[in-house]
Amino acid sequence: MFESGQLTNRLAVYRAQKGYSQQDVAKKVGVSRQTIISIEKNRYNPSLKLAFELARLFDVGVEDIFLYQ
Amino acid sequence: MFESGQLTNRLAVYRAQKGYSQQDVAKKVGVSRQTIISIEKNRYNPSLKLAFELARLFDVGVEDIFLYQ
DNA sequence: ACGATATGTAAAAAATAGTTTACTTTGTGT
DNA sequence: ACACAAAGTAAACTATTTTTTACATATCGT
Repeated sequence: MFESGQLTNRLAVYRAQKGYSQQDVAKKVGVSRQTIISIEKNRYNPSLKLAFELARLFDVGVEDIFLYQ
Repeated sequence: MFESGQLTNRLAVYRAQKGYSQQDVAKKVGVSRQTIISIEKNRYNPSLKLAFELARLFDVGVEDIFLYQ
C-alpha cells in the first residue's frame, strides 16, 4: 500500500462522549483492548469491518469517526 | 474478528459506470489487480485506507460502495 | 484464425492487522 | 499514602490482507 493520504480518527472523542473505557469499546466491538489503543494512537489502518463496527457502536457514519486527507 | 455483520460492495457497479477495467482501478488506487478482484468477489475485508481510496476514486462515500448489514 | 485485452483461479510469500501477556504510568477516590 | 481502574508500551505470536506469478477462459477487432 502507498503512503498517500493520512488516516486519523476521532475514536477517543466519541468514546469519551459515551463514557466508555477502551476496554468497554473493545468488548462491544469484539476486539482486544490493544486494538482500540492502537487505533486511537493511529498505529495502523484498521479493517473496514472493524471501522463499521465502531461506527455502528456510536451510531454514526464511518466517515464521522475516520478522516482521510 | 467475529463473524458478525456481512460486508458486501458495489465496486463492480461503480467501476463499470466509469468504464474502468479492474487493472485501471488497481493502478489508480495503488494495489494489485488481485486485490480488486478479491474485493469484488467478497473474498475479504479490505483495509479502511483502501476503502477510502476507492471511495475517493469514484467520488462517493465509503458507505456508498461498501455495505454492512 | 490471430493477437490483444479483460476477467477469473490458485497458491506461495510478504506485509500488516489483531491477540495475548505482562509490566508501567497516570489519575481518582478514600 | 494507598488501592484501584484506565491508559500506555512492548514484544512475540497468530490471523488475515495484499502481492506476485503463472496459467485459463472469454470477448472483441482485424
